Amino acid sequence: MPDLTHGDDVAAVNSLRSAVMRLSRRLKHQRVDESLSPTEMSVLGTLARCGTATPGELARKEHVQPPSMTRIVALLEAKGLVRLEAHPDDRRQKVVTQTERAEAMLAESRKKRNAWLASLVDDLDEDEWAKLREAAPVLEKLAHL
Amino acid sequence: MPDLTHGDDVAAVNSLRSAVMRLSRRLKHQRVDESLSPTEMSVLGTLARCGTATPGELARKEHVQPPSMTRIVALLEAKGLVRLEAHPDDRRQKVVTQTERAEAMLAESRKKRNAWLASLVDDLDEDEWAKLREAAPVLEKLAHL
DNA sequence: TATTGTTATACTCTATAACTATA
DNA sequence: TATAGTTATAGAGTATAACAATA
Repeated sequence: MPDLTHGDDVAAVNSLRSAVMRLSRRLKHQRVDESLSPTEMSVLGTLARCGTATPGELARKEHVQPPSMTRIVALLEAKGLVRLEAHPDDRRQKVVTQTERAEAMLAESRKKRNAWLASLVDDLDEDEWAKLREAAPVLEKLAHL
Repeated sequence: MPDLTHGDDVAAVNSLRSAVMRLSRRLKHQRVDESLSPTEMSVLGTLARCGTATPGELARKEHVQPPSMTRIVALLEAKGLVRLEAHPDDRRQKVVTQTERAEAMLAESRKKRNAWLASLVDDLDEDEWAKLREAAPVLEKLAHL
């Protein structure tokens, strides 16, 4: 366990916070699909990982309030990217599943992301890349802690 | 230079993108000062590092459009956190400087951030922390590339 | 009575377009 | 003519509060 009195840790968190906020703004602009917001994209990613989830679960995972998730899921459904079904055990809940169309779109967007990746690679050396790869899982953990 | 055909790199970028977006939403909520938006906070951080800047420079650094920075700077000025002065050489430009009050506020917020830091430390081991510390400068570089 | 999800509404942040002043 | 900053306006995304249905 790190020593909290170390100024290095505080500096690291400050740097991390600032970088994440600024990077998130850049990512918002560099959308792989112009018609999908970052959170919509993130929800599809979560569904791809978890297979299926209720709106409430998605709201908790994406750290948005339930009404916001209602709207997001409705938009995704209107675009034919998710299906909404009745929950088998609890009639209050619903079950959200991604459609085949969403899978195709995710595959396509993966290709587009490679272009962004390529543009980044020019400015990072192998060592920097390695550090990012190492940290990615930790950031994921942080994000849903 | 990394090999772009490696699926690992693509997976890492996907993971990174998702984590940064979700973490940024968490950070938005975990504001150290309730009256300051993340970008306002970031601008103060930039000013603390750079000492002084024009609105245009700040807009470029924070990746927002000039009108947005106009608004942000005006809000910071209203809160007594920055001063706006005439540019010595060019009467079109202005110079933004942080006030003593901003410095005091940043010092105070650093203390508050330690609380957040402490709550995180419980869930990360030393190895994970080390990875974050290593990656922080790379994320910063990415943010202003 | 507690919980899941929704509707209605308002707020925050940012962008675009058009304008002013200076270079 | 080009540039720095501003004003006015609109849009995206999210939150809170009040509500319906079910547990």
